[in-house]
Amino acid sequence: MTKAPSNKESGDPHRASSDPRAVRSRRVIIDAAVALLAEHGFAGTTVEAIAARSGAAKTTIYRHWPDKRAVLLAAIEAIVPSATAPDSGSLRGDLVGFGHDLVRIITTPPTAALVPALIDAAERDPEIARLLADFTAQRRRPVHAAVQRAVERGEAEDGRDADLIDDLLLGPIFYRRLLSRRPVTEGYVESVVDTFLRALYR
Amino acid sequence: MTKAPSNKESGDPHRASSDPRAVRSRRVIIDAAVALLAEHGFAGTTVEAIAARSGAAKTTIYRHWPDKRAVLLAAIEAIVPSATAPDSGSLRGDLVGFGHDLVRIITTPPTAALVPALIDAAERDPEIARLLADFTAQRRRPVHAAVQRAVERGEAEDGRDADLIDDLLLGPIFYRRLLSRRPVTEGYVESVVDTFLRALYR
DNA sequence: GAAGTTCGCTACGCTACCGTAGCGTAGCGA
DNA sequence: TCGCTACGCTACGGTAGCGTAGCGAACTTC
Repeated sequence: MTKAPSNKESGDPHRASSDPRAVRSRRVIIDAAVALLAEHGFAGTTVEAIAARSGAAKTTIYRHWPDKRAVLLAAIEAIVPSATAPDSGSLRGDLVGFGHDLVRIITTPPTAALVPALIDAAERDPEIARLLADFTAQRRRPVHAAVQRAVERGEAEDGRDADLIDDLLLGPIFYRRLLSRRPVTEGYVESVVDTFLRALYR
Repeated sequence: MTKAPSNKESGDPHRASSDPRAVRSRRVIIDAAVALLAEHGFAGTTVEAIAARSGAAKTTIYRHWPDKRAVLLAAIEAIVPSATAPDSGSLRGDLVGFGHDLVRIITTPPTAALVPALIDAAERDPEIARLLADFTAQRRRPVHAAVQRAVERGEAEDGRDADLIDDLLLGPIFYRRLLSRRPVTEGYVESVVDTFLRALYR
């Protein structure tokens, strides 16, 4: 027994502290982890690199998280971008706005390179798979909401392949970014949206 | 100089030999590398594991390839599945057949888990990015061919968003498999194809 | 059958990385 | 001011993995 914790809260590690130093440490560590995750992927990110980039000592990292995987999971959770839900008044406007938002996320750092890293990691880590599914589910919600508003305005019919809607809209954008690896422009998004509308709501 | 190559061909390593022993070694090594790539991803695959699974000695691996990356690149090149080009007589039949083929590839081992690994690796290795783009380009060709045949039969109009066609068809399938991570059924493929046809060729 | 080639095996040297221990210091809160 | 807490630093043990060296044995080819 080298230490005798006398305080009620922080005797044991891995317990969130509100000490401004601890808050700052956690922030810079997570920021660095996110950047490195994007650069080197899940397996390629090391605790030592996180320490070097964040300026925090490696020991400090282990004071806040039990192991490397926990740090990376925290980094992933921290970065999930909140899906915006534009309400432009028209279905097309909503969907285009939404598509542009998505394009921005998957083409600008750090989230850009993080998506491939997540997809790969999800294949081998159930907890990451869950995070990714949550992230995706969260992103499809505003699409449904936009369609729902359109139905209420009498702009679209109801009940049409609700489950298909997001896939048809988001799929091509991701496909172009990740698989065929060609540029994803704003005009491209509008083409997809227009095709989408032509197929489902005419 | 510890060795004095006297033969004209095989004095230096990394030179393809047609000795049946060498041929067999290369085959079992690549097979093992493919399996491990699918299981553990690019960064998680080790030369030692390849040796263990293939039954070949680690030294043998280094006799055929200069380093680990070269082995993995060879494994990737070896696995690119040839895209089938069904010709069923109708555009819908072709596209559905094609979609089912794709679904089979991305849901059955070893290619299933290889796609995510490739997507991630492509993000950080230009040569892998090139292989992936080639792979994708190869897969879009039969789709174009099917559409072209439909045009010649008078079944469809020409010149409609040729660049968009593959994205709209393949995107949702990949999206569902990789991002939203829900089951990709044959019925799903048919829904996508029908929507696709409704949007573009009606 | 002889020469040449490839193989498996064991044993390395080296580096990178994980996670921990112990120390002294500096910032925080009462 | 004073105790507590979190910090950075250095050092370390242990492991995993890359790539190489040298050997004798087995196979291929001519």
